[in-house]
Amino acid sequence: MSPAPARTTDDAILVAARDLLDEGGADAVTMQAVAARVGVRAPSLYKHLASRGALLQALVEDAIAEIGAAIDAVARGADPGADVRAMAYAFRAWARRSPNRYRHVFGSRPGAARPAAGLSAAAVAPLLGSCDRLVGPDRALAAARLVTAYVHGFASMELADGFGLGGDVDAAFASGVETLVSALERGDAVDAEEPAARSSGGGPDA
Amino acid sequence: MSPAPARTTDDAILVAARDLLDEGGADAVTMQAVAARVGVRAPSLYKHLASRGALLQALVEDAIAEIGAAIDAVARGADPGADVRAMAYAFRAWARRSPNRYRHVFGSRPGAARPAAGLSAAAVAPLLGSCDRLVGPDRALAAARLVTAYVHGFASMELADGFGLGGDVDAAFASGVETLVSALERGDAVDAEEPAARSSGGGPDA
DNA sequence: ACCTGAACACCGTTCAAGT
DNA sequence: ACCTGAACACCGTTCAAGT
Repeated sequence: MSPAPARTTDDAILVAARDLLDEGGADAVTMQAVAARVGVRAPSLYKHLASRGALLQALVEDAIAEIGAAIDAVARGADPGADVRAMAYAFRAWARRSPNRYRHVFGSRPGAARPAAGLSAAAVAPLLGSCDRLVGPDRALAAARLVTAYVHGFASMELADGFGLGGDVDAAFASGVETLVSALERGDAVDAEEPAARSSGGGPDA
Repeated sequence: MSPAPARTTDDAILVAARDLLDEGGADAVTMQAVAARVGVRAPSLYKHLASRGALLQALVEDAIAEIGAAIDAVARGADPGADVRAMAYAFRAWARRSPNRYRHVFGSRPGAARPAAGLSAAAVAPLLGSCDRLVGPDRALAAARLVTAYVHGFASMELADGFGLGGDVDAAFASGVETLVSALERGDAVDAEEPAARSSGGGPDA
């Protein structure tokens, strides 16, 4: 009845864009390539989305939700130290499985509107919970940031081929995770309220 | 005498490109923008460089060398723990000072030829030296990777605005650095030769 | 109501022609 | 020997015209 029924859907567009991202990185997600995948011409995409930037942002949010689910899936709730370890491994595994998606999440500049902030807060909630049980509520945030920074830093350098020094990369990751979990289990983290300067021996910008 | 003396130089091109990178990220480093800065038309740039990709790669190498120098400048050689701390702060400070340059270094895909590998090895050499004195030669590489991953991960998340949970970000960084340095000073790192699986409680992909 | 071709302003890159 | 305008194949995006 309607003069021209939709020949594609928002969802098909997102799936096509995600596939292109996985295959060739964000640069490969062109409007023409996406349009070709869903069987349409590039201008038609603008009936479904506002701009290429909005599409790329949607891919960020999609990936963040997926990472959060992957992390959440391995938390058992019994031993918080074991959970932190498992979440660390799950995070790195996701990065290795979807390197271009991973790079796109952490490589995009903060310019755009950021509902991603709320999304990423939800994504790290399980980790925050385990850290709470591990080091107490006062130090939970600092502990979660310590683990998050390490794991993301490791994954990021790994994907950037930044470990040019050779050696067993899997072992290095495991070693780092053990060091962190041990330190947290021992309650060794500096108090979140008074991390101070450690005045002796070369401070922040000395 | 010569029919047409050079109207720009390789160095002026690199400086213009670096300025554009700082101001607007890698996307802003267009051949036309660079050409305009050095007072020339875009096609003329190809007398000085092979492609835009080569220019972007040169910017990566330039930045890596600069990070290495910034790290090297704060190492004193007396107390290795203090040196590791100082280098961590210097690294984060550099990232905050040049966020777009930093993102460009760690965001670029490994595809291109990588003399950057040798360069980055040189850049972390002083950190490796301090770790050697701190935990011994067997564990030095693992320790350096632990510190590098944490510091890069923290800086990266900070620039990506990934710390949406509020709180004192400076304190969180200091807290993490203290935790790591304390763990290394105590010799708490798992042995690099036998980091094993810690079989109990949720291994790598459980 | 959705899709399309044509158009516009940009890209990176090549190349024959200028000096 | 270097620089240039014109050209080519691409971008993202807009819009009047089709159905």
